[in-house]
Amino acid sequence: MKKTALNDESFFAMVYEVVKRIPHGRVTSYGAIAAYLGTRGSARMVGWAMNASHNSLDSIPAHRVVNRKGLLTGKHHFGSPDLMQQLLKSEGISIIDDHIQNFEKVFWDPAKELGGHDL
DNA sequence: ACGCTGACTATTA
DNA sequence: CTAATAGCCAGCG
Repeated sequence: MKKTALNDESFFAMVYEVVKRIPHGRVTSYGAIAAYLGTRGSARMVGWAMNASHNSLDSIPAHRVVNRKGLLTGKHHFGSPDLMQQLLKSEGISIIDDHIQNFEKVFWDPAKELGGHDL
């Protein structure tokens, strides 16, 4: 029986699936996704997958993925350094000086939210 | 093949 | 809080 929605899909595909499952007005971290995929030490690979997200046919809300400090480290990859902040702001997330306010409130952990859905 | 880089994280001081 | 170090793994010259 299937234990998880995460199976023999490529690492990139799994990251995309998790990112697309991020609720509106929520954010998560690279490490959280990596940990959910079982590659906790490879948080960089999650960021790398995000970098390749433009290659995916689906729209990946990469602006909802930040580092564990709640800092918009990837904002420079959106084409405009302010785009990521504006997108998060539009979802009800307050951002000051590139760092998310109430980060613990808007943080969405896949291992916690999805870790009981089908896992 | 080798070394460097990178949208990261944890540990130690 | 900052700074330094180690681990991680794919892509590029």
